Amino acid sequence: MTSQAGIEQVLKAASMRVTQPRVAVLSAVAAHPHADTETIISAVREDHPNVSHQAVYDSLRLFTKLGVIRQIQPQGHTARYEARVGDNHHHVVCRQCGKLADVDCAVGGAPCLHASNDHGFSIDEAEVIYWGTCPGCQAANA
Amino acid sequence: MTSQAGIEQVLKAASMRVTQPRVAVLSAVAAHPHADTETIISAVREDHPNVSHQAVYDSLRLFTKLGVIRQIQPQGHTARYEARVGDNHHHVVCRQCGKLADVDCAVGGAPCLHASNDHGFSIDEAEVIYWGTCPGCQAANA
DNA sequence: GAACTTATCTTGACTGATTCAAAATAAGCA
DNA sequence: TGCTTATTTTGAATCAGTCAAGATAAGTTC
Repeated sequence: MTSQAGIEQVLKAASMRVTQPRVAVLSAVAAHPHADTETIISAVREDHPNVSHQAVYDSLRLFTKLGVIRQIQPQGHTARYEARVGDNHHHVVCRQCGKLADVDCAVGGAPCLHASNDHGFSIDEAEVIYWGTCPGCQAANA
Repeated sequence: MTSQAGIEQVLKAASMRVTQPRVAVLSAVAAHPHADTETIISAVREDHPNVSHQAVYDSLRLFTKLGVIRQIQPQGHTARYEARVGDNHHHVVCRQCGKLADVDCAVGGAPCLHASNDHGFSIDEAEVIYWGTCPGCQAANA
């Protein structure tokens, strides 16, 4: 759903205007998985140098709300975005360099979705973040 | 491990000085589970009005590093702290009011700890955050 | 295709949590 | 009791992200 046509479709379905900044932002997120906002701004400006950071922030928030992209924000890091959504995957974060990778949970479809004692909360999502060390940093440590 | 004696023990074991701000901070965290930094600063100042916010930040970071307290930082919220550590429990966050509650994962001891494809990462922790609506907000919505 | 309405963007200032740095203080040792 | 230096205080600085007002352009209507 990240082709030009797909983007327009998503936006129009939500009664949102199809604008150059929005198209550029969504393309950038698709092209740079797990990129932070600054990276996305840079990527967008390669093709559209005049797009403001505010437009990027607005677009990212809009797409996140529409469920087209997903925001990830591990402790101590700025927000990252990815266009891979709706497949219940999680992430590993490297404690040393902050590198992020996708992980399909071993347990199956919807792991950990049911808490044993939910204190009356109505739970709609389980977010899992794995912490560890990436191959690069492991090598550097050795 | 949050008694006065316990605190001293922990600090001394780490070759750290036992100071009033540190003791006050750890007590405050124990007394106010899931409190954010500002709440902790206020709590500390009830007994020790002259403690600086910087000392609180430093102490919180130190205790987090020592593993005596745990930092939780859900998306869109400031850091929270709790003194309950080492028992592999998780948290539910209310999307509306940000309220936070403890949750013991249903799956068992170490749920979701083994990723199916870890991309060569060496994983040491799985952090789970449940998102939903708290009883209070559910009532308010109805 | 031109005019119009208003959502969206640009610009620039601002916020608020957290961090940095230098001088003052007080823990714990001798 | 005095000394050394880890901690704390004080006050400024940073940084991601947000707010607000006017300018622009997407999409609709004629």
